[in-house]
Amino acid sequence: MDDDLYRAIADPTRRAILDELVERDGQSLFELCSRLIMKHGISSSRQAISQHLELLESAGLVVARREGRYKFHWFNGEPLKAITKRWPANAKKR
Amino acid sequence: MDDDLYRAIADPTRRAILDELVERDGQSLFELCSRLIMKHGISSSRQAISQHLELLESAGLVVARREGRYKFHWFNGEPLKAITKRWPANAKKR
DNA sequence: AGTATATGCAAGTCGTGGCTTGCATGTCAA
DNA sequence: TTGACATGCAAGCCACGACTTGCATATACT
Repeated sequence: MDDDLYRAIADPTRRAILDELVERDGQSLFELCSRLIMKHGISSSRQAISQHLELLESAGLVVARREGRYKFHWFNGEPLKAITKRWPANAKKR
Repeated sequence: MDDDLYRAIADPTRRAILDELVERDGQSLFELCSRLIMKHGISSSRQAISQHLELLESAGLVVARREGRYKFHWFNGEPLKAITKRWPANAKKR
């Protein structure tokens, strides 16, 4: 079902990518890589980040568009609604 | 950080356990096992479900209490708040 | 054209997660 | 106490996921 969604946010690197995109939307792959190293202490290769982004895209959490030789990425939090819709996040009534 | 939370909901069997507990709170391990098989088509062993429950407990999504030879489990959705608090789930303003 | 830049593709390695198996512990009922 | 029931513990297996490596493609710049 929305298996991709839960898999996508299961990895700490991918969560950091989402954090980065929320803070600064529309980054390219290279931009993301360097910023992840700088601010999040992540030292993965470019290919690793690229693979993470593919997963995030298939989960709908990231929208990407190719422009020239760059590929820019935007955050999309809409799929996250499914989580709180599925389980009540509020405290139970006693 | 709240790494346990994301790992906990990454597995489809654990998500089904949460679904079951939301629908019928306070089940024992055996109760859970049989209902997971019946209604969710899950055919894991008792030990597998038990291990899943341990993970869900450490994530705070399930609260358990031992009574006699039974151990009962309750759902707690409060940790899920961290997800929507971390990333904006609503559509972006354009 | 040629070179540098930005990204994509594919195969291989390695660790971890989910599951099983077997046995141990603990509780109730006769 | 003995046996049945409910759960816990620990080691091992196996597949999948994260990552790397090497090469390919594509776009810009001079």
